[in-house]
Amino acid sequence: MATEEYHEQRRAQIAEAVERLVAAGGLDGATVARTAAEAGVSVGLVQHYFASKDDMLRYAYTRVTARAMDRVDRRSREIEQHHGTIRQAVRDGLCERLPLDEDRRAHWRVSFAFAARAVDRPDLAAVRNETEAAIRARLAEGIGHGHECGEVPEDVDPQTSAVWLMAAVEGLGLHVCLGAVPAAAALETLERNVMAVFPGRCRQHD
Amino acid sequence: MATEEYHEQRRAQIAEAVERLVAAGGLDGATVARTAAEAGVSVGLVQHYFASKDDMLRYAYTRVTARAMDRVDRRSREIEQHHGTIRQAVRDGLCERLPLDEDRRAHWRVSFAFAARAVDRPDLAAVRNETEAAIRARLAEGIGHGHECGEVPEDVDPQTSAVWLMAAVEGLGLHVCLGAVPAAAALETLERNVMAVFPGRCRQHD
DNA sequence: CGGTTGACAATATGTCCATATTGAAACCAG
DNA sequence: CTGGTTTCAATATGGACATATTGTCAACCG
Repeated sequence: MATEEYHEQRRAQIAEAVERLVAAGGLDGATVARTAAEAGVSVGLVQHYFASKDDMLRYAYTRVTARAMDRVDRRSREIEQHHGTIRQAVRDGLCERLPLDEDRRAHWRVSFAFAARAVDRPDLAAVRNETEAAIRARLAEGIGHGHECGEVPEDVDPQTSAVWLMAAVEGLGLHVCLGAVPAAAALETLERNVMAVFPGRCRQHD
Repeated sequence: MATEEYHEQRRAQIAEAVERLVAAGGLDGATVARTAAEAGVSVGLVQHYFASKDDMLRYAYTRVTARAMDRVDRRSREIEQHHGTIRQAVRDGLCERLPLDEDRRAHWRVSFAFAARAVDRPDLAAVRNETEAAIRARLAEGIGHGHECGEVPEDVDPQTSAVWLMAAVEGLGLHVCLGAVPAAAALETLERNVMAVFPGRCRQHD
């Protein structure tokens, strides 16, 4: 039905306003009234599409996590199409999650603001964990393939390494955003440590 | 002067109340009124000791970071006194920062709640970065010593590794608190990766 | 011993917020 | 044309909050 699509657009419009406000001033900045104003609609319309503020935020968060997944997906597919190594795909996929430019920095801030609240809110944690688990599984899969083609030593456990890499990237992002670590240093650290997991050369490449 | 000491106690009393409230319900849970009630004092008294709510929170945060530093300090000093390896000191020092039991979990939640807000607030970021830099420097120093006594291979850069380890522990803590990674898995991952930095055996031990 | 000052309590003020309510268009069914 | 339903806007309500103001009481001091 076309009306359902229209509704979806409205919700997206509101969710985008939420993202902009969160990027600017954290989750506290996204009040219902301000969101309505930012989206150019009335408070009543927001209420019409979301039963409560929590609903609105949760919906916005699902969009944010979906975008994060898309970013990683697109990047690793690009590498695949250019016949790159798994190491390249992993490195670039993980780099995509670091706040290295203004665009990724904004996305990172939004994503992190939600993550911070998720510590106290199981429903938000569920939204996050689902996507995060998918990305981590993809990563572990990549490392497993690295075993087969010789990029990764056999004693590297895919699961454990995936957990470790995901956690480190998360922490690096925070440190960069807090100004505790320069972006360049974070990038270098990440590359060096991905290299540690993928020291070998793929047998199918020259 | 004894009165200054008295004042310090009052501030500590209030800061402790803030910590309890933040542990229970995030930074939003710590309103001035609730903090006063939790500390068993009046709102007026809180205002008397802190010029603003931000002041109060910043003070509480400095105490939290100081405790984090103390924990690491105490732990590594313990190892030192028992003539343990640097690897043991580093491992235990980093473990201390993971939310593995209720006590550390509470402390981690408080610390993280502040860190999340610090993303938008340079003054809180400064409080955090100072302590964090000190801990990271200590860690890098330990890795450097590992070079000398043979625990750490020469091609491991102390600075880069310290940044990486700190970031990974930060991320692991978040994943554990969100329920994305079981505490046991986080611990195993951490131990395995500390082992990767310190594969060698200290020449001064049997 | 009267007054000044520091340490607090109680209350007042005004802002901001989530949500409920009311109502008005537009659209559709009969 | 009519009555109902969907979709939205405007406003009302009530609570929570940070902070200012005022009041109180004791100690210290000249």
